[in-house]
Amino acid sequence: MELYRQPQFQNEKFFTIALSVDNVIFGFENGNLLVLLIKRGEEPFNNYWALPGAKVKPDEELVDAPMRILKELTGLSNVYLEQCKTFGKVDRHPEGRVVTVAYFSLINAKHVKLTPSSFAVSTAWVPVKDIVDLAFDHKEILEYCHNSLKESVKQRPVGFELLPQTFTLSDLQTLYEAILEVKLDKRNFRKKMLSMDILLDVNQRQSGVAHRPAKMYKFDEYKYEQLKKKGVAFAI
Amino acid sequence: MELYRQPQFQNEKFFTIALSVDNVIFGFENGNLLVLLIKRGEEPFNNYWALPGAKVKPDEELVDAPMRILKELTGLSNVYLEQCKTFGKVDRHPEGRVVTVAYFSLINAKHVKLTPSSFAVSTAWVPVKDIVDLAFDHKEILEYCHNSLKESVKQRPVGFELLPQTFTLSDLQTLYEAILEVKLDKRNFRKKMLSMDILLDVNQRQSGVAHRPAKMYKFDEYKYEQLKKKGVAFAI
DNA sequence: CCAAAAGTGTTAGGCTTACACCCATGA
DNA sequence: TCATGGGTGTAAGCCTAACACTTTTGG
Repeated sequence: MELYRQPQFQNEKFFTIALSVDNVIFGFENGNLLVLLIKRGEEPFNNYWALPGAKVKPDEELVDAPMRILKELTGLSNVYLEQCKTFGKVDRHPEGRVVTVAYFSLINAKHVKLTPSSFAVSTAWVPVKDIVDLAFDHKEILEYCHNSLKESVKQRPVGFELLPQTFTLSDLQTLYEAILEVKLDKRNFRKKMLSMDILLDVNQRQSGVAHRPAKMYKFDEYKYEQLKKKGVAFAI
Repeated sequence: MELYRQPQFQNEKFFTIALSVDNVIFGFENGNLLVLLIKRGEEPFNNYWALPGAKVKPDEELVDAPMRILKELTGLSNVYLEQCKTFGKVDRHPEGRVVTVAYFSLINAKHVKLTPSSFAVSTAWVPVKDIVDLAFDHKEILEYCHNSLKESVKQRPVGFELLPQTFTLSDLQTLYEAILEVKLDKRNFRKKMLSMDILLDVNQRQSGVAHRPAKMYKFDEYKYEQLKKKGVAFAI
């Protein structure tokens, strides 16, 4: 590679690109797929909403950068994180060449305390379907990550990351409907989910609801791993 | 973002990462899925085979970098190119922090002239299944791209990019078997392919074969686009 | 007793899979 | 005439999709 042919040339010519990460942090509440946005307090894009992002430090593992953002904004670590795509248009950032690696995270939004951070003037959970404009090319990044989430959620049991430990089948269906932006048939959805044998009946029921209380389930990680070893796939 | 908070800090601290691309160039010949490798002539990894790669120039569109590699090695432009994943481990490159964006390309290897280039001491088409070791983390990158290709080829009609303009159904089946590393049933494969209505019978037959000559088809791009608009999916 | 959501089965049709023999050609 | 791969149809069963009413609870 050119690197080794012209070592004196390298730093001057090539080491002038900045690398950042943007993290699309998805949540779910009241039937809405949410994304965690920050409000910018400076130019460019002053007062615009944006995805939380950060520069990658020279000695920082790439994957640690989105985790750092997450930790700072929500206090959480150990969450589902997936690399999505790298966006590198020359003019995507008005102040220079900044290539950004987009990640998305899935967290249970309900009990997350948003902490003040160096990233943002303010932060908010916003329904994905209500977002019309964002700073930079962040709308494009969000849409790409949402599509990527749709694929993931159909092929791997990752949707559970957005729900509390225990949940009802209706919760799960509403989640899938919000992510996939389709209506699903209740009976068929339940049949399929239960037939995959990855839900554990925790012998509890909803309380405080003005209707027949639903059974609570949790995702059986262990069972899923066993099935995966046997080559049994998860699919919606 | 921090960028605008501490502008004097930026260049010193963050603009010290190099960005490269590596291009997994797939080809297909004699029933083998091939990848175009270059042989390194310098340390580190002297005499190792590696994926062709290059640094991204400061004013170069990210997607243009793998196209530049392709052009230089094969003379081709306008080929199928897909971004796969970004690899950014701190220690992945022995000479500093180099984050690399992996792409893969699909080309018809048969009639490509490999041209001498600044990238390589020598170049070769190597069957993917025979590759045991590569420079840097290129084996991991190759495997990731191969998996990504498997997904793509099952959901979009991109396999055709690896074949000549016209091909037989057996060519197509052998291609799918090589990529997916499975045996497929001849009758079922043909039924499915023909039923998708994206193959155009070009009214030719093979010649010079010591058996009943096969019909030649070509991929009907226009028909596929029409079907896609109607929401009809391609799937293997 | 009313409102609200939970929970439940069946059927038709489409798709997938498994499977074996004759055909056309060049040598 | 032989070797080689091309080309073809059917049946079983599995999966999907469509569809409506009863149950249980809180208010």
